[in-house]
Amino acid sequence: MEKRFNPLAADGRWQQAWDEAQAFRADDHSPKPKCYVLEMFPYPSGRIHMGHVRNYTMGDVLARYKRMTGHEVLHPMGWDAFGMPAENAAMEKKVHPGDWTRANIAAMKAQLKRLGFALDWSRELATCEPDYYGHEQALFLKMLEAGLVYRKESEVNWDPVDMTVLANEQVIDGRGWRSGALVERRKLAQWFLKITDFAEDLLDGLDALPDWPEKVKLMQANWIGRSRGLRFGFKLDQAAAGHDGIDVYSTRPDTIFGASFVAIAADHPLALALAEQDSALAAFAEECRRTGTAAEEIETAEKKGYDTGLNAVHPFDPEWKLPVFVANFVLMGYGTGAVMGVPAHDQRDLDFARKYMLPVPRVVAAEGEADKPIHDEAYTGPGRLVNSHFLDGMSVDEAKAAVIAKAEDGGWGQGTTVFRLRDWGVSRQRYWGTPIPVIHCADCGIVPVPADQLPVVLPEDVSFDVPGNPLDRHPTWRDVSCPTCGAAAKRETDTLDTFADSSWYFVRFASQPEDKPFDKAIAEQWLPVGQYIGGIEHAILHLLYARFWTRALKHLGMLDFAEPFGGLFTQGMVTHETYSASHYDQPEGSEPAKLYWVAPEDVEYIDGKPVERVSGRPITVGRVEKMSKSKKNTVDPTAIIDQYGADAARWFMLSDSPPERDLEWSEAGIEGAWRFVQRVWRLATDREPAAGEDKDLDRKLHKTIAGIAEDIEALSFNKAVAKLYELANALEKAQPSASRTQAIDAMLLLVAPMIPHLAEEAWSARGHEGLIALADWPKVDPALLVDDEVTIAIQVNGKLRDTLTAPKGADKASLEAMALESEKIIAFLEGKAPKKVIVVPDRLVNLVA
RNA sequence: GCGGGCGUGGCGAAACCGGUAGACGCAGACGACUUAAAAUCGUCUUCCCCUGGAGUGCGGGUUCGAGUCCCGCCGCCCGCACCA
Repeated sequence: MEKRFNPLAADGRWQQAWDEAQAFRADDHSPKPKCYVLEMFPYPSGRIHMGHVRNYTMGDVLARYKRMTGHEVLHPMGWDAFGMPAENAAMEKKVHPGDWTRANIAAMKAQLKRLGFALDWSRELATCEPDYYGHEQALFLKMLEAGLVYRKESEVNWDPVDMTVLANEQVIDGRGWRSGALVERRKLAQWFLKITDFAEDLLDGLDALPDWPEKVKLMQANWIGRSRGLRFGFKLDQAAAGHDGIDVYSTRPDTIFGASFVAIAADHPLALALAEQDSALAAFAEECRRTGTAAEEIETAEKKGYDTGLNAVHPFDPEWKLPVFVANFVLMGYGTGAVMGVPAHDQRDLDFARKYMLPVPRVVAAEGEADKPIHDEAYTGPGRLVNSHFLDGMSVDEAKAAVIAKAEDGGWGQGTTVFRLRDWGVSRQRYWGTPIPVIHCADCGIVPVPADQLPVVLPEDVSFDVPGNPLDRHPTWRDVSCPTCGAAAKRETDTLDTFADSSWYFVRFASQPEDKPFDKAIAEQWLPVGQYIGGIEHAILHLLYARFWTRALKHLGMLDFAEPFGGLFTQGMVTHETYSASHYDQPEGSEPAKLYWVAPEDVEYIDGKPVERVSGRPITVGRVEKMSKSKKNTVDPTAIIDQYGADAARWFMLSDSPPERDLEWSEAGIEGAWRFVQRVWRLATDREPAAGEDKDLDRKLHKTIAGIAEDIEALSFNKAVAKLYELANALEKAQPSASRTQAIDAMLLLVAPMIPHLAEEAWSARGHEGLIALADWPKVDPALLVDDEVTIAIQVNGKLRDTLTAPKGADKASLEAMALESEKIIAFLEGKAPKKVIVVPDRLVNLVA
């Protein structure tokens, strides 16, 4: 027998054995309980990175464990294969996006295979293939028919570098999420999905997701952003530019008697109308639009306004006139684009009022503070209404209800719920995406592509030598006849946002018939996904869209459930030290000039000091950061597998750091993992004459079995790893016995989900028949989970002074007696009797002196 | 600014309901085996003024007993951001 486990020989052999046995194929018709384990599918960028390895290893351990504990497991893999990078590659390297993407998929699939993941490759899918996106087009048309899709001329976020529209969710600090370019505003006819129809349900549904991280639920709740308030109309004392009133929305209708002005957004219809005759206003509005949306700009931007000269009439007092301003802090995109200004109780309104010398009447006050003037801080705390006529003396909540009731009775306002969430703009002016399956006819308008003409296949003969969408320049694809009237018509050349592709792929994994998107009955056998694992960066976009899409499918009667992912886990990043060197050789201690990043494999240590291998220049070791190409601190998983094998890489991904936290990759860490793999091999192959019982070892084993099961179910892989180290230590110390032989077999079963290749090799070397991947998880004997003896801590005044060994379950009196016999304790008590004795059975005795 | 999370040895971290803080790993020290090295094995490793004392970011509190609960600070990280 080999002295060492040789992964280079063994890994491939077992991967082939699993393939041949179809060990991980999910059976739709199995009578076993179903379990769907899913990791977020990758974008085929070309190579897998350590983040993928970590993500998929976690899912794999769970999937393998579930299989061993009697579940029929669905653990699929596919490719989120549409998107910008393929087009960028096409422009830079003159390759077709499809060729580039498919080559990347092949390369990454080969890499994933080498890690030995227990995946059902028979269900592999790529979103860029017509047999996937064709069904997506069918779903889009069903949503269109059901009124969940609409088209509207709208101002969009235009990314001038990527030459495409971005959803609000894809604009970060006023910049495109991918290109980083400053986003411009443009008017375009766009397709929208009515996610706002489900705003309330998407928010309330979060409460029914106990196995989601609170953090993610909170982020989604904030994003959906529900607020309750009053929408009401101010009349203008005289009509202007065709408007006789202004609708505003307020979450604080209780403060209505504290209003001192009305402010409207620069893009408000009234402001636009007025600006046509007022060049000064037009200039001010233009200035407002220019103000960036970046964080610092908003923070430092002064509240500015333009007095329109108009007056609004207070709804409770026809004599009370409020000046109407156009203000830079009012956003057209939220509420009605107009607000009532209550300076005493809103900080922005207060800043504005101070600048334009408007009154600041207090209408809410804490006990005894009714006369306390407002200075530069608005009062937003609780209290009772003052200076507010019929509201005086009410609490804030009572006053809100009273004002809403009056407004509704008087017919000038309505209590409403407003959401921050906007409809999902899905049109992209790109080639490499799912074609939107509609035809524009001059006579018939928008005509859906008939179902029997789906899929609308992307044409392959396109060129990328000009910026913009090549579909616009493709006459034979674009020009069609209208399916309704037969006249000349044009295809929609926009494609769907790639987030649409990832909004239902988990359903297609569960069921993939040729003639329809999925079979309801089969899909529902697997869904919802039991455990979904991926990065926190998808907390809002992907997860919200997928929740919406699932609700839309339910609305269409295609599914019976609303939440796609029962359990969600967001794993931490893989990080690495960063290394930099200077272009100029300088005396020590001087400022480093012109630094450049150095990759880990180009760093070597000479006399304990890091230097760049090629130049010998000294290296500065920088912060530990997420592995990224820009910082060059990446480690290629394939190189690691070549050197250490898949199991060591997998083991390292699971050790040390809790899975939700960042994991720092290090050479020492992977070396340690390698040593452990070899240790297990030595334990498993070191045959000994086996007889006799070892009760302590039996107990240790059964505690470990129970503990590991618990840890894997909770995804606490680092704790499971620690327990396995303890078991290995115990096995090495133990004398040969039948117990030990059994424990070694059991240990192989316990490590099989984590280091499956070694487990198979050792399992077979020890003469077992069949694949360990398909073996049963060892049974726990509950009798062996309890000890006969326990260690009792003896404290004096809460401080540990001694310990003693007592039989499990010893009564309080005998524990106390034993404690008082301890010589150390006698010394500490200096002969005095304790004032009080606290005994916690099987744990401790605390003597209070 | 708003919301959330986290602070434990040289490092990554354990510690279930308030009950022996530091399991387990990394790094390190010493030793064994070896012609030698690698590999492997063994012992030690929170700190200090070391028969004792201190110690889980800092300061208080509750309790027989606090890493864990409460109050007040400090620091770091993440998300959102003029949302009316």
